[in-house]
Amino acid sequence: MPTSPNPLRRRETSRRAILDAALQLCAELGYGRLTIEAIAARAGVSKKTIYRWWSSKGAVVLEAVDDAANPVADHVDTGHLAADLHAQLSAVIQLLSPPNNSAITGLIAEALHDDELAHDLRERVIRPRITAFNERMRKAQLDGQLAPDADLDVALDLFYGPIYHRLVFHLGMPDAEQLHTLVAHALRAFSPPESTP
Amino acid sequence: MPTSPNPLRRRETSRRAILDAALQLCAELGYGRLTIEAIAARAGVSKKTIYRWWSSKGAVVLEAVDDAANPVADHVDTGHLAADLHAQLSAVIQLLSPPNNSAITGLIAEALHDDELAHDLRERVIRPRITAFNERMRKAQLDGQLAPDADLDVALDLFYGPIYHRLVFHLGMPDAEQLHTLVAHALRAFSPPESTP
Amino acid sequence: MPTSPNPLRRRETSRRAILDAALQLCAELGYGRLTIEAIAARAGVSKKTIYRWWSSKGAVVLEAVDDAANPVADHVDTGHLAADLHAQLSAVIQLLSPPNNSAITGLIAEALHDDELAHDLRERVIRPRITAFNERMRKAQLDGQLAPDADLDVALDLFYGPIYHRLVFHLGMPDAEQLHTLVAHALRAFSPPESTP
Amino acid sequence: MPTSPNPLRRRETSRRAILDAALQLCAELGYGRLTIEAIAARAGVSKKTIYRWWSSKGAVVLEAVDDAANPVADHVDTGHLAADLHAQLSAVIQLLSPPNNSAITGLIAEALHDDELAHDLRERVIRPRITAFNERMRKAQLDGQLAPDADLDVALDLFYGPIYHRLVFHLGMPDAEQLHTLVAHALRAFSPPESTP
DNA sequence: GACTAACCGAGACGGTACGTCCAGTCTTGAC
DNA sequence: GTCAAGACTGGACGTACCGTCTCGGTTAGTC
Repeated sequence: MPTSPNPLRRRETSRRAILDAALQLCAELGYGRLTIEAIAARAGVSKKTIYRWWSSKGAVVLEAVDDAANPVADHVDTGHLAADLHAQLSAVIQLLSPPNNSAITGLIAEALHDDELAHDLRERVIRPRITAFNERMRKAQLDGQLAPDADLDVALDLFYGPIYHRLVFHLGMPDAEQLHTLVAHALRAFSPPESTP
Repeated sequence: MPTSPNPLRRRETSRRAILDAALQLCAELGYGRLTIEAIAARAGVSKKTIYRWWSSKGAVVLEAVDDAANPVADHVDTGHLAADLHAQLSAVIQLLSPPNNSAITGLIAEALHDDELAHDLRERVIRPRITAFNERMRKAQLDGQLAPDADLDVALDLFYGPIYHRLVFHLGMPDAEQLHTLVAHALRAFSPPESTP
Repeated sequence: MPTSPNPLRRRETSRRAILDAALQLCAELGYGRLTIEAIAARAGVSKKTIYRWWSSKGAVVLEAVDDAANPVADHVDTGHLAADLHAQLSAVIQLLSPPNNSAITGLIAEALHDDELAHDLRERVIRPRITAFNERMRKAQLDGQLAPDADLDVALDLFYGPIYHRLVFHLGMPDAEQLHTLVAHALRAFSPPESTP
Repeated sequence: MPTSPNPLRRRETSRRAILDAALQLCAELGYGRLTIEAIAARAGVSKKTIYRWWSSKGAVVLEAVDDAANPVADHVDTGHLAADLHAQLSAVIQLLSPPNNSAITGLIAEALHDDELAHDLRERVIRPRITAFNERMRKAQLDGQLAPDADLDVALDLFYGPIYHRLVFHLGMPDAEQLHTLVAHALRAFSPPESTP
């Protein structure tokens, strides 16, 4: 039986050194010029140790990003729907904006040819934001602020899509005002039937 | 002045062989496994000839995609706005869907770390579609089908954004019905103020 | 300190395969057409492994020649000085004659523009022959067969010089009879003052 | 019929520019790093023009050296044999000593694997010196300063050999005193039978 | 408290592709 | 017809990383 590594014996200091090195080097060199060799050298670790625990550069960086990004709790509920969505989207825009976006942008690029990485990236990094978005939208729906039959998957596309559109073509992330406009328009697409008094 | 090679003396047969080889190999191996060496070998050309005229793998593939994709004129005007937009978006979805999407998806991935490539990709491949979209929308605006003050840049984000959102997270391109729904929602965001009699 | 590779971990099988391949290919193609690529391919070794341990093609071939040539112990002492010198010179002529001279001739050619290679070639391949020559000459001097004040460095030039003169201008190595004549003449230059009774 | 270039149409200015560039670059870079490309660029000439008139780098450099070195007439006859030989050998040593020896040393190196170049080098550059040596030696022989049956080919080896021996192993060319010693010893090898009064 | 299996650092190894250099050939247009 | 200019194929260069593979030396958990 091909004995797989025993996580009990894993050395936590090495894990941390590797993840830290990966993020540092990603910031310094950019994701594309980041190499396993360089991570190993910077972390004072042998390449073998990296390959023992991760399957690829993407997996290392994903774990590093996951560790670093997820303490961020960007769920808010002030009662004002547009403002809350604006806050949520701002948090994502933040992740994808300089100066600390090189790791996550690199992951997105790599995910384009790597199904497994795409899945892990979605589930580990993006899922919590989607969940928060869905919860907030569902609540708004119950409150009658949105059409009762609004399809929240379509909503997700309409609210988040513009961010990725802009990311892909280096159009610049929307600033606060542009984001405000975007949210306003997207909300109109899901607004309830004209509320007559 | 950094004397660049003299295009007058360029051999067109080599150019074509290189671009054709690049697209073939991209389809066979995927963009990530495509190499300049392999393109040169397949095209029966020396690597030097590739490096003389293009600065990177991305530049070669971009030109190949440009040559191949742009004869496609997907501008339509049937008079029915939603149907026309549906047609335009379908054409883009087609570009980004299997089985011939590996080249362009690879370019999008590479463009994420490469400003210049992103710019060229946008201008050479995407720009004509944006122009067509803008023209059709402007016409609709003049016809009163859209709000007269609708911001067409925001519209671009809302209509095209969902496609890139789905691309990035491997959520699958929308099928005809989903696309119909998307277009319908996005149009609501820009519909003219309710025309009361 | 420029950390050099750790010789303890060196794989001897690779070393041997490389040196063997180098000599074979040198014989097949000639030194000038010998390439590091071909050595690596023939030896079933990566180019990196060659570059890790040797600085140039010359260094590889030198080590190969050293390994192959130096077990040859061509020191002889039959008591007859001219015969012994003839034997020693014959051995060197052998090294520089077809069909196995391409490696060493190539090294000599390369040494002409490469100080370090010249030094190593002299010390590792030629030095043992010079030492043997000097020992035999010194013994003859003590026996009174040579002038007591003969300068052995000059003797070295006079005995070995002709071989290199002929090598350089492709004049053909001396055959046994020509060598006999050369030795006889050179010995006259160092003969003791005529011993009158 | 493969029309060969017509020498009548040859442009002399190009020939000179090429030969001059070859010598300059050889001095600047060393023979090994000299390339046809660089000669063409420096001479303001197309590579084709070089290949039209010469078969290889060696051929160009040989012609350049021939042009430059042969005006030197180092034939002397003062009546004092040892002094005359010393002068002749000094002239050759000069050719092979820094700072202007890189071209000729390179040719010698290349001649070691190139029969044709070796032949041309010998005939065009070396032959005049050998002829002068032989003439002077023959005159000495007639004068009774040398053994009447001395083999002048052997003499050539003994006088010139040491120079090439030293060249090959970077032992340094002999200085005036060492050369004096060498000539004296070599002459002893050919001295006439003891001249009793 | 000694044993022993796994992890660990170090880094050599076979590969693959990189981007560069130059050889030698070929084509074009000026003279 | 020769020439400068320079694009072309071809092939080796020396480098960079890949992912795999020993090596000894720790270092935990087990007996």
